[in-house]
Amino acid sequence: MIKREITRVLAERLEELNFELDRNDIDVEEPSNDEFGDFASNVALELAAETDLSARDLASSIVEGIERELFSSITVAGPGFINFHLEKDFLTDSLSQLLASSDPLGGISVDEKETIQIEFVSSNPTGPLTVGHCRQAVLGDVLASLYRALGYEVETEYYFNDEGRQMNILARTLWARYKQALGEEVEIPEDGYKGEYLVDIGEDIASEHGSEYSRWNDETADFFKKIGLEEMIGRIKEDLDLLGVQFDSWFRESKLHKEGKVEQVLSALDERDGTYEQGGALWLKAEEEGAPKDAVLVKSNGDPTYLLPDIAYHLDKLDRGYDRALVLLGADHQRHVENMKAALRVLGFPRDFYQVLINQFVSLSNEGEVKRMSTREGEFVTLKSLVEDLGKDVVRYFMAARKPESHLEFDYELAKKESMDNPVYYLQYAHTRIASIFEKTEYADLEESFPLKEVDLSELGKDEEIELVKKLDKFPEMIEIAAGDYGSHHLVSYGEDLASTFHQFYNKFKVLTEDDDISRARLALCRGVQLVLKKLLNLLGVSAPEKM
RNA sequence: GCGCCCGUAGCUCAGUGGAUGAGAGCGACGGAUUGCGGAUCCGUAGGUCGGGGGUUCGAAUCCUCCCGGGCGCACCA
Repeated sequence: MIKREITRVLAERLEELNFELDRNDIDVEEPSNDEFGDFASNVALELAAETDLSARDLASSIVEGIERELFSSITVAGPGFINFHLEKDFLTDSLSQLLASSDPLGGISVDEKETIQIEFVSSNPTGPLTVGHCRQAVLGDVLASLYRALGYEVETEYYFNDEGRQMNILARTLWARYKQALGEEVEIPEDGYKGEYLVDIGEDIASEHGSEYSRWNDETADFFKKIGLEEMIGRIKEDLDLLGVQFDSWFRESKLHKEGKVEQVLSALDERDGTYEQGGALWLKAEEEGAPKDAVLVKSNGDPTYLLPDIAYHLDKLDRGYDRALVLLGADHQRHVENMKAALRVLGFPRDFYQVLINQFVSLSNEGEVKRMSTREGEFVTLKSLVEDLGKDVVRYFMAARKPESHLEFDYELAKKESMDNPVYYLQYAHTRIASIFEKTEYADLEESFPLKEVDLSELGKDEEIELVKKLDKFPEMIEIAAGDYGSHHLVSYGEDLASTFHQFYNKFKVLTEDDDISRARLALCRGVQLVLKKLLNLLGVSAPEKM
């Protein structure tokens, strides 16, 4: 990472001048205008106020003491910017390192091996996953890959409620479908799940068990609850599988009750004076801890609300020893998050343990029409139909492409196009083109006689070539940024940018030329692009095809 | 009414806690191929960065007010 190296050089020089500052405070940027060098820094402008010098004079004195061997020139410009023009070798060295290690991440990793648990989707098993869950599934899955790539110990988990009111409603609804399958005129319960998805399960039960469960009693309820749960969870897993998302762990809420975790949390909150009783209900003093209002933990009928077991769940996460618990939630859970934070503060959780990534909703646009979704009313576009229609690669790419806090408008028409209009193929095509070149060169032979990692890269010097080298060098930094702000969209932006630069290069220059030295240098460059593109697509969970 | 998020080109969106011409893709218009895959490339048109104020040497970016949109403000999850 060249930027890191320049920052280091600058930091050393500033130390010589007796400035005290953190290396992270030193800002090294790539100027938008390349007249201003390959990299530039504004430190002099920032530090001038601490000195008697003008920013320009300070910049000059900083520049004077910097060793020149890496740079073709260092200049002071404008109000006091320091512009670095790099020796070409400095740039191509980063490519050499990439080829030598075959590691696009340049060996970056976290200092301490931190364990992070990522909980996402966690939709209750009362209906099929929809496009909204789809966004979260992709986001969570990409983040997990990202953190693994950075050396974290990562565990992904899906949390679901396997008993309680919703399960009862599911059982009642399923029973109604079963009765309908037996030819009886039965209405779906008022608050039941009206979608069609329970119909065939009801039919299956009817054909297997006949009229065995024609009466609603405890035994029937248990049976339909159990089978409904199994069926729905099974389908959810199948759907996620279609998307290429697998969870390390599935966590049932009932486990918390069985193990007394809920009780434990309740008494812990109580001990710390975090609760009170009012109107027959038990309240959390959330307002004292920064939430807008207090929240109910146990309803006056004795049932816990959603909040209480979730607190218990996070106590369980803490007990399991994770350093960090990241939870992905939809925008409608904002209030819940405030209550959770308040509760965990009462319980004295480590400050940064509970981390939440709120993602905004997805709307599906098709010829200008925007659809809303409701599981309860049975109106939705399912994850399954989306993936079956468009394929895993396209769906994942589109879902990962926007920053989580922005609404995602899923352009169905564009996603459907299997042509150059679709940005997924743009990236994949770049990868394919490179694969195709290597096929042509009978690469195996060439690699044997002239290992690419030993190729003389001084032949690289065209603007497009240098541009590519710089972009490859930037990959690890981009990954750190993406992990740092939980944003899969950085991968997409970077990928499109890299692919674009590659296509320009490819269009303008031939890789395989009469001149063997040039050919080898360009092949080495292509290998670098290939490594990075493959890694990138891999992190996104999108395939990197050799042929399309 | 209060809180969170969003508002950048006709459309969909990038722009890593400031600085040195405001970007990409799609759409529109016009071009490029007897040579490594044209699923590509090049060019043109298109923007008061929602609006006003403020901080600063400098603001799409920070502060504030206003406007518009999404979500939330349950003894639902």
